[in-house]
Amino acid sequence: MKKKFYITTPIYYVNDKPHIGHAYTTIAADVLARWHRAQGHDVFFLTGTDEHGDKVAESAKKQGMGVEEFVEKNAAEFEKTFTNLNIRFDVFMRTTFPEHNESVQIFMRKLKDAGALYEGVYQGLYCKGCEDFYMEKDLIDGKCPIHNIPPEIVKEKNWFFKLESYLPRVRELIESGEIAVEPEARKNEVLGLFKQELKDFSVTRERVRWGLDFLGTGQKIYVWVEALQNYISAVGYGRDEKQFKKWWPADVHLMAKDIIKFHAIYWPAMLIAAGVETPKKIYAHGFFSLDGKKMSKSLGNVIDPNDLVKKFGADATRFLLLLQFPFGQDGDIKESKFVEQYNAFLANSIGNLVSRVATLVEQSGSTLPSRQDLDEKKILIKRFLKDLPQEIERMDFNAALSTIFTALKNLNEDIARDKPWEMEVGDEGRLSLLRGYVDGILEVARALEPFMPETSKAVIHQFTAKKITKGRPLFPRMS
RNA sequence: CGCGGGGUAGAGCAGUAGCAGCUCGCCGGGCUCAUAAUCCGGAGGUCGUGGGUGCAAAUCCCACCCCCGCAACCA
Repeated sequence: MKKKFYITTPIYYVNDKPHIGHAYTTIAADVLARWHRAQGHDVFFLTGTDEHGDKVAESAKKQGMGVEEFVEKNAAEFEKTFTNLNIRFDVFMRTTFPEHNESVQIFMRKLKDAGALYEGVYQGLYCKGCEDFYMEKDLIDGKCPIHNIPPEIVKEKNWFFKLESYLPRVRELIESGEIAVEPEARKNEVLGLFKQELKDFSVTRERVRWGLDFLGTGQKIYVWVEALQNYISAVGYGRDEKQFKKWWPADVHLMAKDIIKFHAIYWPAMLIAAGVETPKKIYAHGFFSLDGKKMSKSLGNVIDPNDLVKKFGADATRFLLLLQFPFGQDGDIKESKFVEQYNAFLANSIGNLVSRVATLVEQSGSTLPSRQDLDEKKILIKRFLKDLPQEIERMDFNAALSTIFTALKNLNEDIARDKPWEMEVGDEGRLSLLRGYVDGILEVARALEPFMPETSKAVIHQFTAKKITKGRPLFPRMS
């Protein structure tokens, strides 16, 4: 049987437009998904949108739109952005899909029947104007920062999840690595959380309107609790046991570091309570700053990935984002360097190499001997690329890209040493050298597929054609 | 006493004990098949500071300094 690989991104909150951070996580997931497909694995790549909760309802109101209309529009925006980036997801999950609700109801029922839920009273500071609860620390002079009125103490009857009962087991699973939390630093961080206060939390809301019903109680399910369940609802939990059995547990939940607590602690605890297997790996990558500043709407330095695609194309955008710093760490992105890096890596390296080899081949009549006889260069390139699988599997995309570009550099050096242009165009030695270069380029193109699918396809097409011709530059130099 | 990450060439990073490396940029030279691309060579670092252990420390230990996240929108 084929090995299966189930990878997820978080489902993104449709409160706002997609930005470069959403793109980053999703591109990384796509690289892994494409890699596993190329290995012949049966891959399920899930992404989507989280559409419930008061914040969404408020935003809709602010824009004078109905909630349904609003989420429809924003979800479409996310899907379109990912399509523009050439993300090949298998399902774009939306928490407003009826199937999601169906699975969620079954899961919540399971939790309740297992005795993992109990009724309790939530007491909080409630602002009538905002129709929302505040924490003490968020108040200004004891007043709501927006309406400038003191909030009332309001008690709400909620259902709570017995998180504390499941913590020891979750901790065990993380410590033993049965739930791998990566990178290592994140694992330490999560284990550190167990020393702090982790309390039972309420899984329902009485006052929220825009959300999923909690088992016909008139309460709504807390949006996080329900959103996490997209990972199982998308593969048919409670609805399609065959499908569910095939894909679950997830091989990787990929996300940024801000939501690791929900994924590494709350989510496994809920799964354990409901008698469902826990995910195999939780990987949280870092945040980036833009030109040394934190990315934020208030600073107005948020980058729209669609703008990058317009300027550089999908492949180059994917490449440039992953190139910036080692995956998993925090790092800084300087947009001003994008052009320089585009030229250095894409125009000068692979783009130029393709041109020069294509021209040489064209001069020799556009056809080459078949590859059986003479293949040293290909083998050489393979040696340069030998670490690539491990690098991608441990999500060191940065290292993987540098491996690929080292191989390209090597090819350029070979060509300079061989000087094929000094030989007669029909010379057998020349043809055999060119055959080697072409094989090398093809090898690199295949390695590049997860990162730059269009480029990979174009190059393979160009060099496996009957007549190899120069064609247009892959990455025209930019100034 | 908060938690965590980090301080190595102009920039971005690798390097957990054995002559300090990579990529980009910069400078000089070569080449002309190629997108002023490519190839060869070069300059540039007292590895945050001060102590300690070792034959040997960027790497281990101690102290200190500095930067960035951990409040909101938010990957």
